[in-house]
Amino acid sequence: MGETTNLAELRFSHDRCVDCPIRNRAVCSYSSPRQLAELDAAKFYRDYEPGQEIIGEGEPCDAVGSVVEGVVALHRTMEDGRRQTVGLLFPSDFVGRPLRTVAPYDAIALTPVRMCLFHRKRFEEILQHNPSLERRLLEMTLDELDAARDWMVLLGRKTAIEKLASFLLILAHRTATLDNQPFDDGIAITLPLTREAIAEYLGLTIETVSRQFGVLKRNGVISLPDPRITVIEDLRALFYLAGEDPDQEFEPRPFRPAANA
Amino acid sequence: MGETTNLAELRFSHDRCVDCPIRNRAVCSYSSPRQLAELDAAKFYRDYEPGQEIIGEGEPCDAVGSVVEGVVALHRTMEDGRRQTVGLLFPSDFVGRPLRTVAPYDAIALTPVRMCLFHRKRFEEILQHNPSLERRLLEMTLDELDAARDWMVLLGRKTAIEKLASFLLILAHRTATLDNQPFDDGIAITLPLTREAIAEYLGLTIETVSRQFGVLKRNGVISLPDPRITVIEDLRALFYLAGEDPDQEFEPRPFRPAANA
DNA sequence: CGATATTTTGACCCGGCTCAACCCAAGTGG
DNA sequence: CCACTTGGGTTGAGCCGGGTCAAAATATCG
Repeated sequence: MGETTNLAELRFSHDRCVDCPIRNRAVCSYSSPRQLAELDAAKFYRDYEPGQEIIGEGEPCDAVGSVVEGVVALHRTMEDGRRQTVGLLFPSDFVGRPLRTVAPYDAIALTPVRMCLFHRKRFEEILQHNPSLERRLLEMTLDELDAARDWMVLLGRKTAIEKLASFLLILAHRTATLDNQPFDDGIAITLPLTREAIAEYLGLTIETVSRQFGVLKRNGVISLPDPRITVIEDLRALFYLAGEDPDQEFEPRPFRPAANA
Repeated sequence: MGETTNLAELRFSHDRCVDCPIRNRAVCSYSSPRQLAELDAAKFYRDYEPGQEIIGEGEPCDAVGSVVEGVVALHRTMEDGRRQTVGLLFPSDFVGRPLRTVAPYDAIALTPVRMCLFHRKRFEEILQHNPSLERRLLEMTLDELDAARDWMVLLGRKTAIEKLASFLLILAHRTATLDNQPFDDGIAITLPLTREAIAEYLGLTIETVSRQFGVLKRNGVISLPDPRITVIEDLRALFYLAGEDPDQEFEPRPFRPAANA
């Protein structure tokens, strides 16, 4: 696990909040320059390697903050070890449970991750006299709630192939908007997750995930130049398989660029 | 559907916010008397019969508010009709999506329901200059998010019997605390849902729900004096079956599955 | 009472899980 | 340079939990 090259690259790539890459999407996006100064003084960065725990389920949660770089998974684990990923967090998403001392789930870095953190108590203090911060946090939490409920439909009602198709669709949409390319055939998704992580997110087993990748590939819906790279060959087919309607505009809630309204 | 007796009983049972039965748990619970007066002036009550739609999925959502009496289900429906209940709301819970014009799911009354409503625009105005209201809404939304994520574990990882046991456990706990009785054997739950509504909540079919009720009954974990009334006979067994931690370890007993063959 | 809705039960089937082997790329050490 | 390990991924055989379809039993209500 001596994978530090990636981390080194992004370490200290910026320092002050005004230069922050997630400045206008994160929880601080409504904050005025003056308010930002307060956050600037209280924040600290921390980097994590893949597999490293950021917050532990059931442990006292003393830090909250935003993902600056990388992908974070939230999971809940049952006593017998069955695990379900209950959230995937990307840059600008908020991690941690303000207004509660114990974390209800754990947060694990899936890729090299940089977090912008606050001590929870300190963050709550700032929250008290920063309506714009609180407003933004409310907005983001409402969006997360919508996303969680969408995911409940997937977990409770969709078949394996529909689950995988829905998942790829979301990642494809995310990749397209981030890279500012059309949401169309040919998108190449670099999966930030192993088959195991995908299975935990979709409520399936690794074997089933792998088999469904096979089905999609065999039908020319995707191609897999590498197990971690998926190319969308037929977006409409993917929509169809996901049980979504390709003709109505697609707004996947999990990764909606949050600063809209 | 002429079930109006119940509604009549609670109609105009109170009028002013200070007399409200959910006064100290709902979104308004942090509001001062002065702030409450503003809410008091803006609110209006509305009653719904079982099966009636309170908010429609995809429709413009022009009202938000709190459940005063009854039980409300939120669902999302797929194009082919598969439906998943994504939330069950009880008195004091908040319904509707502030800060968004279109409802992401629909809300249906399962029992006779009385709502305390606000026009969404008006509510958002009040929210602007009422930090205590916004704070409470944030708190409640965070709690809802935690609950939704818990439910994702149930939907993604639990077996049918675990799902039903978990569900009954939640209702039992709710009933016990509301009636102020010990959370122990003997609790009688009056199910506010049909088998179909339960199935939609648990991500199962009605037949499977019914069969699992049978399994629990046959093993003496519950008794069913009436299909809509469940008496918990063995709470520890229910904990065990739910795959939850009853805090103490439970001795696994031989468990007899459905006695076919 | 009949009539309709809800619940239960039965028989059968299939999608996804389990268990097990195998593949393949990237280390690692001799 | 090759043998060995290790971790992720794929594939196959078989089974079983829960879905489907059908019918009977029971509640609810006019």
